[in-house]
Amino acid sequence: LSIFPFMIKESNFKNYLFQQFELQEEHWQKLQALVKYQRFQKGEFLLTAGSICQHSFFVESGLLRFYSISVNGKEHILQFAPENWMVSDRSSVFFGEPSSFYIDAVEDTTVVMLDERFLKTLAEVNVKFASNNELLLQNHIRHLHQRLHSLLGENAEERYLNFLKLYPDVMQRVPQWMIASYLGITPESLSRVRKKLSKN
Amino acid sequence: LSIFPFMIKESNFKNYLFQQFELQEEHWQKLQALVKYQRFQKGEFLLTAGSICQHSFFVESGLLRFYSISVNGKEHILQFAPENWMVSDRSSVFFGEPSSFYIDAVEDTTVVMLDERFLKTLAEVNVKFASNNELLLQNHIRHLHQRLHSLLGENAEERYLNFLKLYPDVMQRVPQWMIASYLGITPESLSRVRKKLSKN
DNA sequence: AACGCTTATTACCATAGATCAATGAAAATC
DNA sequence: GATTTTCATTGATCTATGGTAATAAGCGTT
Repeated sequence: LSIFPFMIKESNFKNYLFQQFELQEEHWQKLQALVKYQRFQKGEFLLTAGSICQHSFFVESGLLRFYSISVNGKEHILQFAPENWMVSDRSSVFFGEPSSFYIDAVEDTTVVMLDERFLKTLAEVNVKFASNNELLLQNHIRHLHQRLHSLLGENAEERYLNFLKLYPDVMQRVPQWMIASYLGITPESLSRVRKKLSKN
Repeated sequence: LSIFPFMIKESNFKNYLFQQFELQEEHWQKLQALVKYQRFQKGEFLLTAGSICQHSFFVESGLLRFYSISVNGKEHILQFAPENWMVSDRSSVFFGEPSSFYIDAVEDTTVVMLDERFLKTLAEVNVKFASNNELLLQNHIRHLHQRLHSLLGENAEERYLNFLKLYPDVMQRVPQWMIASYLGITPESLSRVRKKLSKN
């Protein structure tokens, strides 16, 4: 047994770095000191509108949601982040501006808190990672484009089917009204969509 | 009169680089050789779905639109690009993947064609520009987030008013059905929204 | 000037999805 | 384990927006 019990468990984050960027064990040793794990209980906020976002969050276990609230008080979920997903208000981090979004925990969640210092060190240590940031941004944009296309061109049923493909297990893990909020419809409508689909 | 008549005109693009990144005249000389201007007639395509996007387009004059076409054949405009805007399918450029979008000229348009080589040189020549790419990406993401929020949380009228703020003069320059396509409604609905607004 | 083509408006009706309300089931809290 | 709260479903309407069609204006082409 290790004398550092917290090191025993292979983290999803470590696997992510090793697989995605062929990070070496020796470099991981260096980085580990900068990696801060944090636990959030269901319902806890990682970011609220008005505050400046300081981190990107890598989800080790659990599930986060990223959403905005419109003038009439309704929530609109822009993104879910289950295990191995990353979420953040990048603009707020990058421009140092107050965010207009919320991030909270849908389940008890453990995240890796990634700050500027960590990212910088990672870029120094690993060549492949230098361009990683751009890759993440590009991916994000692609994803947002798809979502826009979906919202502009598809009806509720089609969007729901898209959702199931993108987040295969989230349906089982969150209340239906959150999915409705993601799809831009009411919970009642989603219930009807599902009923109609179950008949076929 | 200069013996290089094409150099006389101050380009919007040059101004953009000078203002945004404090580019020096000497550096501009180097870069100019890599800057390719191209003219597109109204209706001409700069990008079609299925092809791989090679450039970012900086609009010198004129107006472009960036859109997708859904299965039922309807166009959905994700972005307009009037003078001094940039447009591209970044994902297609970055990942070398076939695009699923179209870009065409709404008016006769002159663009600056920016390819990898240009961007690389620009980054070498100018420190400020090294992080520019990220700035553009971050801005893009912020913009897309706002658009998502708008589509999820606002009705047609509110979205129309947002549009007017974002693109103050585009309303005057494009047929109304394109704006409807941007807003995710039919031209008839937009006509009704405008009628209602004009009463107040 | 005459022709066609695109665009905008308006009226009438259709429909997807919203809203309101009631019910029961499930989950959380005590 | 009883109570309270959250959640999903369903029915009955309501509303915003869509679809169709007719009309007229604008514009480009010859």
